[in-house]
Amino acid sequence: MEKHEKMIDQVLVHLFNDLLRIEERTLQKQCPGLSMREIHIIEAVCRAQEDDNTMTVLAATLRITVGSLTVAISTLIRKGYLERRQSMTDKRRVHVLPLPPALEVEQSHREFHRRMVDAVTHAIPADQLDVLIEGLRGINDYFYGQEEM
Amino acid sequence: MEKHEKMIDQVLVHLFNDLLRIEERTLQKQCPGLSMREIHIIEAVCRAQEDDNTMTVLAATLRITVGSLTVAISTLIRKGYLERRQSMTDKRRVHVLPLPPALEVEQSHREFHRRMVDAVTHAIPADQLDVLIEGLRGINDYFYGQEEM
DNA sequence: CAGCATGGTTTGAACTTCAAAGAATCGGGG
DNA sequence: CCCCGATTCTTTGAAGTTCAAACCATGCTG
Repeated sequence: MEKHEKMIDQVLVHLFNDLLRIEERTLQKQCPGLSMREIHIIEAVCRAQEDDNTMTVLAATLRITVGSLTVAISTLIRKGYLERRQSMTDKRRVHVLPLPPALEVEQSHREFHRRMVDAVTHAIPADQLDVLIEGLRGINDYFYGQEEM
Repeated sequence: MEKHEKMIDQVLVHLFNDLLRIEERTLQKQCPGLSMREIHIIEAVCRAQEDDNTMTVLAATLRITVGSLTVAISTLIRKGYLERRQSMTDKRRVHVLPLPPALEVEQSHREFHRRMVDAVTHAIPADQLDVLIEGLRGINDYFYGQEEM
């Protein structure tokens, strides 16, 4: 690999090895008693559009099976973060809704993302953000092309 | 958030939500019967310097406990990827060494990283790689500053 | 209304991880 | 030299996560 390329690899490896861990540590400091999985479930519930908060849709978003989600949601309800509500129009459907503690967690999560973006925008001049975005999008697009989606 | 900033956040979220999953799918196609955790353990063993391949050092690298690593290494030995060797100078120490199948797995892993870097270098002009690197390094540095390392 | 499809839940097994306890070895002070 | 605390690793039991498969309830269609 060239020098540039080795540098890119190193930075990406660091990011993908460490950033999730740092996110985990940061968020769990503010949300004691919640696993990272649970925080992401709360995030998905809070961000789901009206009527996209059913079990099947949420499970697809989180890329886990509906059965797994049922288990996880049940414990989050027991912990007081979420609630279930049966759909009136189709009684098979279950809508999952956030309670106030879940909204707080989501707020912390948003804050984390904001600081992550700040880190980028402070690292490079504003007029060169486009280059960065193209690079990141290049990674994204390339790997989405890899899998048949 | 500004338009630029929202864009950065979206791309990063996609990356961190999806790239690990794509890596998992890609690698497991070539390494059937290995979990992602196991692939990363094999990676760590292959990349460890002479004398840095002891249980304690490997566990620190992988950020899991030594007990967890013992379990994982035992199954990888049973599957024929690794072997244990007691240190001669200090019989408490155990060195973990890769067998040929492990080296193949590591080769696939390197290949994946090479293609990831290709995706970046093809997405942006060569003379603007520096901007991208600075942006990525900005994220890195910022979050390493967050935790006291 | 019979029967298939759809949306969720329950359950049992496999895996991962950790903390704690246990076993072997090292190394230094008496 | 010997004992004892420190180090290195393994074992074990409990908790958490995930999935597939079986199950239940409801919707829809012929």
